[in-house]
Amino acid sequence: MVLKLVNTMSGKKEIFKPLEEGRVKIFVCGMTDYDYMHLGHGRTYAFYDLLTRFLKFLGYKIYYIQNITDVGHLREDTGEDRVAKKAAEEKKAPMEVVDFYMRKNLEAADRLRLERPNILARATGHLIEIIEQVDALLKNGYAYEANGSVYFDVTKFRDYGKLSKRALKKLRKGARVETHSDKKDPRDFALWIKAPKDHMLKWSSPWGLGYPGWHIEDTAIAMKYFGSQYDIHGGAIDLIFPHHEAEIAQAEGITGVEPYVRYWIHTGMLTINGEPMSKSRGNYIKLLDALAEHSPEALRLWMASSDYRKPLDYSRRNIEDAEKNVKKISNVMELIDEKTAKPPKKRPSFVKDVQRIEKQFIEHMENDVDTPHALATFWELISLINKQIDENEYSKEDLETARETIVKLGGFFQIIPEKKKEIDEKMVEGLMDFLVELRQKFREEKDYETSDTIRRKLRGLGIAFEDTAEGVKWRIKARKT
RNA sequence: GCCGAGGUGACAGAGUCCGGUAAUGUGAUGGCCUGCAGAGCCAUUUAAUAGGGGUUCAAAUCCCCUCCUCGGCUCCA
Repeated sequence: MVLKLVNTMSGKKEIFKPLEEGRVKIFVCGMTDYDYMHLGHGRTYAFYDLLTRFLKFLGYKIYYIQNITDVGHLREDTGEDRVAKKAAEEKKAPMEVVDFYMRKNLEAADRLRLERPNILARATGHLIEIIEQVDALLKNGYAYEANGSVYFDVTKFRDYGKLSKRALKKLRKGARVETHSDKKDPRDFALWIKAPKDHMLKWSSPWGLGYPGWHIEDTAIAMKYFGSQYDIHGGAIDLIFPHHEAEIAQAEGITGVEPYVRYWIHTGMLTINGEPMSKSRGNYIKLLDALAEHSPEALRLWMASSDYRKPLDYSRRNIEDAEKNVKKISNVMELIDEKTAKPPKKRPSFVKDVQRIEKQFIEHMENDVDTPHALATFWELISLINKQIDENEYSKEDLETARETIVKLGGFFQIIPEKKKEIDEKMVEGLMDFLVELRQKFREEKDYETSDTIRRKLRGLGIAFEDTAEGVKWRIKARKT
């Protein structure tokens, strides 16, 4: 079994082989927790969840890190730190803002059935490592200090642009507002930023009080835990430039080890009804809101239904389709359970077909995580099971294998609905009202045999009827344990 | 302007690298099963490859041109 992945660096499908036999080090750009996680984030993280689950299936031990940006992510329009700005708006301490959104976003991620990374590393917990890296870049001649800030000099790093396939001279200069005019060249990026006087997010450094730039935290965190090289770095396609380009410049500028990352993987963007998602268009969908409306299984199925590198379009109808398909899975699972309880005495007849489908599924997954084709074979499996049961051609062993396979394959996408107790108090009330009504009907018709059977059966279940002057009452008797 | 990804049935979405019968799901129609319903099974969905030109026995696929959409070009997952 060989996994192939499209590496953004080469633009080609490459055979995946980790540095260390049997172990995969993967880093995925995490959230800047100054606002709610949205569906686009969900799409990206759902893909890496799928990838890590599949790598585990292939026998690898996974070392998965995500960073949490809690400082240094600047707004392009004003040059303000996002966290600091939000804190000022909400009249809260910056860390209070980060903690609030971090918890909300973890809740959303958990509900989308995303496995948590091995480490969720906050930038502010790695200031020492960040300062060390900035220092190393200064010593190696890739950076310069200007007025209390430190910038990376992109002209010094020969390979700058190798990931995004961008020749340095073609980069457009100074098109945006330049808030940090200390830069030698507008294309240089900040490693360390001098803090304004009343800024709360600041730390002392060899260059005075300041805070780290956005790109440096990823290399500081990744290299602390992974060393100078690791296997996979993931994120969405919009991070290729400048974020990931900057990371390469920093890491390779510090260690000289190439390549810093062996496989760069990027997921496509999310659109809403064909339009890009943005706050200004008012089509910004929070993940928690989407989860309130759709089941996590349907969202995960919808996300897996198209190629991970292509744009994915949200529309209610697409997710409703997914919802129907999730229902289809639970239907067949119920059918299997029902038939397994009283199986016919037959020899196994379709275990081999199930195994063949599983093999095809895995082959599709190994081909750059081809989820659309993997899903197509998954539906073939569901169809096969239904057909075999329909034709009464199955054994207990067939059903058991079928069930295991559904759970295993569906587990990659997390699309198997949990068998939840859907019975709530309201439903019980409704059922009891209905039974009372039914029993009254039999009594009115003087069919006391049937009405008494109802009462007797319910008493056996621990529910007592009382015929009172005000009508029929029911209550639950003390349970015998 | 520069760099990149795309345009496939009623809808979503594969196939394009490596040319030869256009996956899969939803929807629709008919049938089977059935007291009714649900679930499922079978069949059909007839001219679906943005447009034009070229190469070829053969093009969604390769080449050229045009149109359109989306992303990036120091905010982004």
